[in-house]
Amino acid sequence: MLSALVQKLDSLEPLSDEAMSRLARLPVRLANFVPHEELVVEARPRGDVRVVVEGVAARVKLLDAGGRQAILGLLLPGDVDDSDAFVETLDHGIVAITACRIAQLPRLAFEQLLLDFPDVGRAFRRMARQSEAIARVWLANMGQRSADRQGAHLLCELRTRLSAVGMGESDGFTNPLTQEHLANALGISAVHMNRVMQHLRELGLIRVNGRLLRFPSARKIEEYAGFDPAYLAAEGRAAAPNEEGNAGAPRRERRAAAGDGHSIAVERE
Amino acid sequence: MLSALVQKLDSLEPLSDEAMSRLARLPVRLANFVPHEELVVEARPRGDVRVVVEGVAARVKLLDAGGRQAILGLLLPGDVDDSDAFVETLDHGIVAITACRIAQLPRLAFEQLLLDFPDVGRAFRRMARQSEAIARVWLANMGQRSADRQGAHLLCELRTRLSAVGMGESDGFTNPLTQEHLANALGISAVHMNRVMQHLRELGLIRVNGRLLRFPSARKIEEYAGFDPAYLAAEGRAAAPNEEGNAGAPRRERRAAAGDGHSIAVERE
DNA sequence: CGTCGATTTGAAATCTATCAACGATGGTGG
DNA sequence: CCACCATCGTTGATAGATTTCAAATCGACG
Repeated sequence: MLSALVQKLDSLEPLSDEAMSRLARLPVRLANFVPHEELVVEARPRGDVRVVVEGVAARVKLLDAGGRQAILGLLLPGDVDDSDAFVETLDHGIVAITACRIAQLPRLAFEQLLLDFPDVGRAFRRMARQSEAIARVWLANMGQRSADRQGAHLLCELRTRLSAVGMGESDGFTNPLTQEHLANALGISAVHMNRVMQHLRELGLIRVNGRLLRFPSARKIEEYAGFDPAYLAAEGRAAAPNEEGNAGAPRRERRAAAGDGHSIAVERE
Repeated sequence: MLSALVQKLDSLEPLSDEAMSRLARLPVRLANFVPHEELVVEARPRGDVRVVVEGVAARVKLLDAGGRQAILGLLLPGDVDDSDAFVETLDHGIVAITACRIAQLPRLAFEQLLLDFPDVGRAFRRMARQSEAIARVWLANMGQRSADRQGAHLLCELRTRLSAVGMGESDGFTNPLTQEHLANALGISAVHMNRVMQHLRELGLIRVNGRLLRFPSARKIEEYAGFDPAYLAAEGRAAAPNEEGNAGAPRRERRAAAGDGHSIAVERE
């Protein structure tokens, strides 16, 4: 039931067997939603904790007038609607993209779990951080890069996150989002999104067959998109304090020419 | 020293007098930074908690090639660099926009404080949420609206946040950001940002005099920008409007237009 | 077969970036 | 006091990216 969540938490912060089994045995209420249906309409100070079990949902914000809604983030299986923290502004909600199955955890049971298992609490905190990190990466990508690269980046993220929850084939995935969804996520028009996809196809970076999307070369499209999966990785300890004896850090770093640009006064005590 | 932080936390979650005095008496190390200087170069898993005491800083992400850097968020007095949560990707750091004074809290003392005063912990959690909410609002604004409205929105946010920490006059504020900073925050070019400002002036929505920026009608520009201050409000408590009555700091503006933002106004504890 | 949603296409209107200047201002050092 | 420099704001011209509108195509499905 919550296996995607358990798997994700465990990858962020290794959990004890007991914690995992307790998590798996939490009493949950299940609910199904159809595409377009709203999971969360408004701030709910003490609502249950909601976990996506199956399907894809999105955080959305209604735009000025008509029906258009900006997509601020994606919720895949195992993702949480931000547990204790959900304080959205009036027009920030969550809607189902595909058909979704949602588990609702009673808040009290959830908080008791956190008290009993500090490692679970840590794992949830890491997950929240990751969600914020994703938001900032979106922010960084949205304004500065060309629409083509933004699109490629979003597809890379989608592939990585989907395959992390077992929804990816070896070299591709079944794309749950329509071009209009993708456009709303990038803040461009659906027509232009279509042209972006065409361009990526022409470049040989993606191949589309119905809903199936394949990356002939993961390396190539990631390079084109400037995609660095680090922000999605479970890097609880990745950036160890200081790599003293850190033999063979598998960190792939590329900030070769960090040097020019703005000169910076260094030296801080 | 930490008065801006204390005031902000208290507005998010009312604190006991004891908690506040304990907070104010935390041992801190102070450090000064000049514009462009990096406050946080890279993730530091166990670094101190850093609080902006004075000045303005920004979360930035270096862009592909040259010196340009996208601004992902602003840190004003009272804001925290999100301490333990800082999991950024390689090129995400914090730099000083204006001259800054930063307080660094020893992590151990900080965590002990959280243990002793659960309400302080709640307040910090609310603050983190607010920071994430701001990031999502930026996300929503960046792609969908026209540059003019984005710009107006950013100015509205700036005014609201600055006046929340006592850095705003009644109908305006001293803008710490250059047009290039604003452009980097919105993801547009500096030249275009300049034209945005001109347009807003022509519309009568803002009036500029050196670094001083005034809103002839707060209502009008907020309507134009689609700005809803709810996401900045201290929504822990029931819509309690901002009580002024700042018995403390009498604020008088000196150095009329001299503000180049590069000199810090010191003293005044 | 007809419908609906999703994708695709074309053309014109807008917006935005880029390049290359110029002007204003304040600070610095002679 | 003045020449000089650096930063910031401003302007014009042009190329490029993106939106909008309108319509055609395609596939799944009752």
